[in-house]
Amino acid sequence: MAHRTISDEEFLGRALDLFRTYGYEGVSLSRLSEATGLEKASLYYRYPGGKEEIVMAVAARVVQGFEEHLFTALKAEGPPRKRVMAVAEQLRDFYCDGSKPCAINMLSIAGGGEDLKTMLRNVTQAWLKAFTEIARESGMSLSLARLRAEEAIVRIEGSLVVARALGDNAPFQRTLKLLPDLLTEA
Amino acid sequence: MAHRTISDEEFLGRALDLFRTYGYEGVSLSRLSEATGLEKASLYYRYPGGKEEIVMAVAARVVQGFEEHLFTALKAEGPPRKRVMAVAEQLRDFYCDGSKPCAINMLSIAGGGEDLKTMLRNVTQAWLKAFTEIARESGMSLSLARLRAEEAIVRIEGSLVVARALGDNAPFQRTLKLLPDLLTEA
DNA sequence: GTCTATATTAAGATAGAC
DNA sequence: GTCTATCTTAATATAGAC
Repeated sequence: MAHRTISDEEFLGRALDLFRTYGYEGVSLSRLSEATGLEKASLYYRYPGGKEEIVMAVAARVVQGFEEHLFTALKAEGPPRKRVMAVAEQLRDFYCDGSKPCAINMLSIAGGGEDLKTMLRNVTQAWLKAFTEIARESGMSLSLARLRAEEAIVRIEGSLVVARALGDNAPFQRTLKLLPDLLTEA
Repeated sequence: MAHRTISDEEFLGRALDLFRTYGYEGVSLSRLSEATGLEKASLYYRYPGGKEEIVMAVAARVVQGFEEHLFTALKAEGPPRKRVMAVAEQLRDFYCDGSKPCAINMLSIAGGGEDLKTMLRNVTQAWLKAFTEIARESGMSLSLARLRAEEAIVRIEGSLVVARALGDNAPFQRTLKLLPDLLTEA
């Protein structure tokens, strides 16, 4: 086959799709090669550290996605409730209506390295902080806002797990629907 | 090394620990061999179908655990609230206070076979049904009881994911604490 | 910058001794 | 019923042509 190429953006998107679906241990370089059209040697050219370096780049892209989409929507103009509704739409999109697993869940499985765990802990903390801030803006006390932020993330993550186990996205969709009340109504 | 042996009970317990920690793809026969003290050939003697048969036996044990511990506690004597408190203690035990991942989450990752998915869907549905029944006994309407049962499982699963990502079990412990209210207070 | 080809290690799986 | 030894396939990783 002739020279194929693929942008870093596109490459990381497809790699993310693999890692969130199969987990770190479930993704082989052959699988990555097949999904991206690049031979294994080319993967090593782009990422000399191999799978470990690729998964770190994927995690960095996830962090970037949180910043560009979620956190930006949370700090936009307008009333808090509207902003939370916009966030819910971003989440629906990222999780494909509940049919795709959460990268934080799948990449925090044992097997990945220590740096990966640190990135995932940091992005989860940033997510908690962002949800706490919007809840505070809605007039909640700091302690209630923190609890609601945690509850929101817990229910998003949990509903994705339950949806996958049941083969039915309804639990995720119900969770998104109650997100505005959860984060803006005391 | 001389002949070693291990009971099926003990074997499946250690195998469950591996699968819930590393996921189906992350568990190799070498890892199973090391964790159980049986050589690979002995694993094939006990489970001719290899890893796929082992993970099915592990999943069956998980189902059995749900029936023996959770569902039994839910159908015991006494007021519903007390029974839910007993269930919370069983959950605390099974998930080691929030430090061990949920087998349903980890085994429903893509890679396991279709039979495995069916078992996990069935046990999740049975769990939903059991929680719905205790909520109904507490006087809730069927539709509210169903919502609360789903919310309870969603929050258990989600808090385990968040606890793992943060490296802090507090979210799981908070979830257990509110379980009695969630399932028995309209 | 991607490819083909290949080396090396680990995984899944079986044969046969004890 | 468990072991050692071995086979086959797949995984990670590198060398060198283009």
